Amino acid sequence: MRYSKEHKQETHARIVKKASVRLREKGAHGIGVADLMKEAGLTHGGFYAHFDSREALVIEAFAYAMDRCDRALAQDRRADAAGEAACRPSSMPTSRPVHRDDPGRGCAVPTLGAEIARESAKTRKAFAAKLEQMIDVMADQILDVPRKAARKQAMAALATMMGTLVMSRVAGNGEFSDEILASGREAALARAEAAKPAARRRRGRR
Amino acid sequence: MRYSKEHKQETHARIVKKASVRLREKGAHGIGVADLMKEAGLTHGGFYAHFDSREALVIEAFAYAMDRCDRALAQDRRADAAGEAACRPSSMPTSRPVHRDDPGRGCAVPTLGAEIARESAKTRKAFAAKLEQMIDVMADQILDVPRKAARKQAMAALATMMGTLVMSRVAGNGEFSDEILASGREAALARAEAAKPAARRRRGRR
DNA sequence: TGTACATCAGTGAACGCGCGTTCACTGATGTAC
DNA sequence: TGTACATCAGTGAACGCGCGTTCACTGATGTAC
Repeated sequence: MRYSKEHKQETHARIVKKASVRLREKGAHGIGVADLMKEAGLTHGGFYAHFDSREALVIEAFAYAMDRCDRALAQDRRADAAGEAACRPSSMPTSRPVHRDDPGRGCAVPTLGAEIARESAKTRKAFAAKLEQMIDVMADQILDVPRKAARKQAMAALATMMGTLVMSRVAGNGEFSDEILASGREAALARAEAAKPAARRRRGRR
Repeated sequence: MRYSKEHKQETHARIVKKASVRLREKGAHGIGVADLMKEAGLTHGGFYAHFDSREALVIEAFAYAMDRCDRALAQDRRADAAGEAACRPSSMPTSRPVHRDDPGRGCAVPTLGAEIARESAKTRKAFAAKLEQMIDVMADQILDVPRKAARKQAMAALATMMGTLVMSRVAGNGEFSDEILASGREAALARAEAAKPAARRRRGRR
């Protein structure tokens, strides 16, 4: 072959990566094939050497965004260093305006969730699997509680964060929007606070 | 004029109403002018006698959906009778699968929020105003708490509900999805429960 | 009351632009001999 | 080692479909006289 062995894979990965940013920013229908290729430094014609269709790229890009978010959740502390705005509760209080104002680097659920819900069953299910994985990862961090309850707590926490982000983005980036972000932050903290005593009781003091 | 005085207004309103349902179901870009007109029993050519552009209808339809939701929130008890699935906390425990499975009749925020955030500043601001109105209406129902705190509670409650709906829709309509709905319901109830004692204390017992 | 004309919501064909997709071609590099 | 050929990621023009928008026309009803 004319290019080094991994060349094509690298290009493919670059397209997916850049696309996942732009799609989170502009929505699933907000940007075209030509622009997505230009983003990766290529022309539109080469697109079909990498993907069967635009739809196929969208799915891959969604999956990539979800995986990034999952990993950010799992690697908790390292996430900030990596510069990826994570979905996890601990990131909520700290990285708020950044997360709100830079959807391209943030979690895909608030940005694309509603659109995903309308996609084909196949796409939706792929996304749902990633979402469940995300919930499990988050539930793993909730200790001292039966598994099922931990899952529900994780779901509620994610739901609150997602809703807060969407609402704050609708509100713009002014005072009203900041108030929304603060409400989400406080709700997360209150929930964490409420969970503490029970956890302490079971664990005993260290 | 050839039609009765209110004829045009009625037609206009009918288009907006039907469009608001379909747009909530399919998203802002999910359905075309011709289909939206057919929905109202008309052909596409007449569209521009009523609206300057597709965009203009979308804005009106969004506003209509938000107003419906605001009213449902305000008229709390009458909402169920009207058949409009409301956003309010009390509707959450009861009308859950319906609300999830019939986005066309539900609140516009979970369905269209993410898309709105990407629209022109003008559209976004119009939507933000409706959102703030919704928050105020909900805050009005939270008594015995300073106004600012009530607003924040309302915001957090809305955020949790929105996120729960979006996530549950992504999850489909099976067991996983039901689990998400249940988590949102429980979070709302827990929050209500937590707010009670303080309220009682201030109010005294009746 | 009856007749001629004006109005305008609604019709349906047609236009034209954007965008996803196709295709013939390029040219850099790998392989065969 | 050097030369001829094969490969295929990437190029850019072109295609064609969908959809928003325009436009000439209709025909039912209101108004003028």
